[in-house]
Amino acid sequence: MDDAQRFIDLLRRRGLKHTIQREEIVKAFASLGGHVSAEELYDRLRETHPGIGFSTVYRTLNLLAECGMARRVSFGDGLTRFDTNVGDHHDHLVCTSCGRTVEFSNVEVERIQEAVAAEHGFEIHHHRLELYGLCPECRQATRATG
Amino acid sequence: MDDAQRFIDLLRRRGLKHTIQREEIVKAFASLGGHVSAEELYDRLRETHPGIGFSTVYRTLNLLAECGMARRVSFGDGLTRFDTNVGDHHDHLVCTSCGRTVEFSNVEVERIQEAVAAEHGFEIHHHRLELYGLCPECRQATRATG
DNA sequence: ATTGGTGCAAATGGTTTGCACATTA
DNA sequence: TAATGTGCAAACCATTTGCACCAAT
Repeated sequence: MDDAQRFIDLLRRRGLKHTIQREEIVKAFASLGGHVSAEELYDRLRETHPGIGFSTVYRTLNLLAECGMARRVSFGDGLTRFDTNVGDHHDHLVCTSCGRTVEFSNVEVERIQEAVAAEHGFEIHHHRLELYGLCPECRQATRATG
Repeated sequence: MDDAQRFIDLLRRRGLKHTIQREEIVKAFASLGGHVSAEELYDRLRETHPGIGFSTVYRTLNLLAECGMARRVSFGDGLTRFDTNVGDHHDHLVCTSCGRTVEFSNVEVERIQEAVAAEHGFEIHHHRLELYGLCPECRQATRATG
């Protein structure tokens, strides 16, 4: 079952209506992949579905996040990004020089999570791990110039 | 050497001026501890130094972050918070129900960091790990009502 | 027919900036 | 005195919301 279908089912279960806009937004969102900001998604949609408004994009993105089909992430620029990839959880490497982000996953994080949870009596549902530094290219550039 | 003194030195090294406002802001920031938003800091300062403007608070906070004396953090509410504690690095447990945050540190994170860095050719400077879930109190409340 | 969704434009709210005045070096 | 910082108000910009109209159940 693809994302669009999964979304339609989800709407039905929640008693929400299935609309063309919602479907197109979800399709575009899935097709973009990675960490999508509302504006990026809106721009993409404008090419093929110029009628769809900014607010609907925002509303649908928030809906997706609420339903667990998208994850809010923020990398310190003042933008909220939405991460397509929910099922297969991953974390991020962020280059502080060029802004590039790379996904990775590491099972050890889950172990830490459990240990810390036990220690503090929390019940953990998800986590966010971001590693900040220089990507290979920017390391090289730094070495060359300075 | 305390934070205020460290800050004064830092200003001098950068060729920036030492002002009463900057000093008071840094002192208040250090005394508040934890994860301080610009507004919280401004409110605190208003009690003792009503003349200091909001923009100066923001500018000083940004300055601190640039200099590495504070760390920007964001927990998903639309607020930028600044973390006093830079030297002794710690991560956060965030309760998704009541919003409470608890600090913790776990040395294993550094290990993961190194492993991932090596794998992707990155040079990591810092990280951010947030674990989201329910704090002990909210777990109990959830168990009781539903 | 009723309920809920959409698009637009206006509102919001956190953060930044322009500018005249005040302060530091 | 030259250079920089401050406070205020206005600007910004991402995001949300009110409302009249439209579409799905």
